Amino acid sequence: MPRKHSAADQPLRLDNQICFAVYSAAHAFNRVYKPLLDRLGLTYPQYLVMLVLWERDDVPVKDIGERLFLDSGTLTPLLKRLEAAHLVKRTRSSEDERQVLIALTAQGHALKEKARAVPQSILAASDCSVSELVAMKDEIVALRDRLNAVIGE
Amino acid sequence: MPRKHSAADQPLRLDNQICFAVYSAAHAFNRVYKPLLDRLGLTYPQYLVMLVLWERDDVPVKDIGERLFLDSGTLTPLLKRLEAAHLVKRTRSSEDERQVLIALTAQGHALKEKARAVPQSILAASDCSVSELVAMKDEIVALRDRLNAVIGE
DNA sequence: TCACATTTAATTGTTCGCAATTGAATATGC
DNA sequence: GCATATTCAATTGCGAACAATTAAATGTGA
Repeated sequence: MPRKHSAADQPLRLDNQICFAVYSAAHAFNRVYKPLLDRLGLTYPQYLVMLVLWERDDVPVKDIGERLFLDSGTLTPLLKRLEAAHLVKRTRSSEDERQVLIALTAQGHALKEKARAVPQSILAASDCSVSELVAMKDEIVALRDRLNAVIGE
Repeated sequence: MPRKHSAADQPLRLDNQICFAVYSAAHAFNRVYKPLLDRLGLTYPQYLVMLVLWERDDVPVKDIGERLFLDSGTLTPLLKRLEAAHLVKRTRSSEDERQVLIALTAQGHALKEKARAVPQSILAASDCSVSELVAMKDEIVALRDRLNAVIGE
């Protein structure tokens, strides 16, 4: 009996890889964000760091890393660039000298207002309802968390 | 009347960003793939290139780029590393001297057999049924394609 | 107290990812 | 045929991303 082609039949085909779907979607997001973030003078990872800090600043590098799943090898130079752009200040904690606390400058706080235009542009570009996007986001986050759970083992 | 918090209420919250869900899921995949691909001597982007070539080789760099949404600035050095690893051969086309054709070596072809173990490990790590993953993949690809459509405008 | 482990950032080296430019080959219009 | 435009890969420069190591500060146990 002839069988239809399915993902399970051809596990090495590029178009059957969910990882590639995610990988290429991440790049697509990056390209959509680029012109929007250029106006703010931010790269996409820098924007993520700013999102974290706009929720709460004066936090150690480690906290930002846990939130974004990034380590100091990525964050240290990135934060130095944000400091060079006068958006954050890096100060070593007096309670625990190992920690470097990241605080927003006035400019860093102010940039939040300019950033408010970004999410609506992305929503428009995704050409999708908010509820659909929320549902997808929740599914993807659940998958990510299952993958991250495996890594710790 | 008090309202519930929703994504629409707080468009700049990190946890409301679908882009971050995708971005962090891509990194999670990368980390799960790492130990599997180390055994093949490949990085994740190199693995994607090999997936393309295992479907059809002797193709110009441009074709690989269109398939993976990558440009020559990324692919040229990556392909040189694959060549240094004796997995591909790079030869300038005789019909069109501008093109560089990428062909698999015997080793490159042979590696496909070792790679067959990879997808099943990923499936296990994702802790999810094939049909669920296929449905998610299709949704993410559709979103990616809508985003990519906006970029061309 | 003192040796030892742990925590935290920073550093180094390798690999992506992309914008911008270059240079060669090919296609097009007149 | 010839000037011009387009295509394609390569290059350069910058910003991530991460593994591995280093160094300093802190915590822990004998």
